[in-house]
Amino acid sequence: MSTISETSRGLVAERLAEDLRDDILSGRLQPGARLGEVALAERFSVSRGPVRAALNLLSEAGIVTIVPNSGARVRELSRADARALYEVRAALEGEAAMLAASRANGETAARFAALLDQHASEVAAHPEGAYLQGAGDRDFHLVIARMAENPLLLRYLAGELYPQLSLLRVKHRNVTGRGAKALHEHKRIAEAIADGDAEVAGLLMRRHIRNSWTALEAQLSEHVGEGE
Amino acid sequence: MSTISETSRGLVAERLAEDLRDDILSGRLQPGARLGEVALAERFSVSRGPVRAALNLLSEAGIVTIVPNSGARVRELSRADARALYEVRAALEGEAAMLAASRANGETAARFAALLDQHASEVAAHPEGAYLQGAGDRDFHLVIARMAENPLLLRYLAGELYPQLSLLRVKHRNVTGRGAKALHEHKRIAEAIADGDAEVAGLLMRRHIRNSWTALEAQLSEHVGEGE
DNA sequence: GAGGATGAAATTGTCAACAATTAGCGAGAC
DNA sequence: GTCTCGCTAATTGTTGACAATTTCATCCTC
Repeated sequence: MSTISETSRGLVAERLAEDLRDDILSGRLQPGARLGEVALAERFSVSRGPVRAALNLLSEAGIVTIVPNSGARVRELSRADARALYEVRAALEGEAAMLAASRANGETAARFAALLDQHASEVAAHPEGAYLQGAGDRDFHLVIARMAENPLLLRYLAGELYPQLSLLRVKHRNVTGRGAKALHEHKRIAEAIADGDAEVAGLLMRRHIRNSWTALEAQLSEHVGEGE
Repeated sequence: MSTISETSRGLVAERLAEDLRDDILSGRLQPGARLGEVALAERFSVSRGPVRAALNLLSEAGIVTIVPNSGARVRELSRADARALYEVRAALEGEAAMLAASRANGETAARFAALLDQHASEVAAHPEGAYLQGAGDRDFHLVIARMAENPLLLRYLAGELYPQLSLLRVKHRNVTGRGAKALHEHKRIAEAIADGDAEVAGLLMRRHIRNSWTALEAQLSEHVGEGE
């Protein structure tokens, strides 16, 4: 059962990290699962050196916790972790929206319109709210993060916060059906960005993230007691 | 010349990272300096394994750049990097100020008053503006970051952004004498936090960081052409 | 029977040697 | 004289073995 990628370019450690990330975010490796170095090493037919490097990479992304002299495990996010995540996300995505607005040009409005039209059809096809967890929502936020033209901001969002959000949804699958509402909020944010209105774009984005957190928190409260 | 710490607790890699961080942030190792693994290994009398781990740690903190198959160097921050840094910092510290305000209690005002009184005397002792680069400014922002009670936010600020800011000041020593003005802004921010006024605290903090960036950018423009 | 101390197995941390890639240098051809 | 090709030296990437720490099970004591 060799799950190793066929791509041979790049460092071995990076391929391992890629494969492990897929396993974790797809739910094959559940939160709390032990990631023994020797087990991973013989599974991928490499030495423990690259395995350690890969685990460090995933630890940076926040989806693996390493405790010294004890080992690595798939990270389990507590509710406090989730709250902290959404607080930081609100700040960073708000900034991204502001920067995107300041960098908007003539084509921005059309590009957002095309993206959101596609998302609208996805929401129509899955009215029960698949939008929020699917590629649609992530796409929208990623486009804005890239528009900000800030490498550090993009790394934090795409490289750390988004993987952790995906990890959250491994446990609590099918986030509540906020699809239609979220899409509406997306449209307003896109308008503000296309208008070059940084102030409003940032405000709406922060509020949008806060709404998303409120919905998630309500859902977390439903199965109370399960996993601190 | 063994610069290794006397503290024997903890992992070897973490001690190395600590010592190297000191060397970098104190200016003993200047930006762009090569960090060869064998050289570091024999300097600290350890193997290359912990050295690699330590370099990865410092790479996470953003003060070392690692290019595969080529090696590690002390990071050189371009002006674009500095801009990105301050944009992210404004967002995160603004959020920290808002959260701190929401967590303020009866003792908050007194604690800030004591802190800022001490800073005022430091500014008076060094009117040319040592405050901004000294422990004073960093203290103020650290206190707020801790008040936010958000581990992720604290890690980003204290663990990554602040070391990079220190690295910026290694090259361009003695940031402009904004000490008095910065102290005044700090007072207003502290007041808003003590009042529990999250909205104003966040606004003032974002503006404060933006002012700090404007001052730094002006100074960077003076010696133009030196170091892209 | 419950709690704590002891010991063995397993796992992580560290080390030194080997393999592969890269960068620099010099020789040769155009 | 300049450009290109190839070689050498140095450095990083990887490997497998050894050392130290932790954890779990077992046994003894109270």
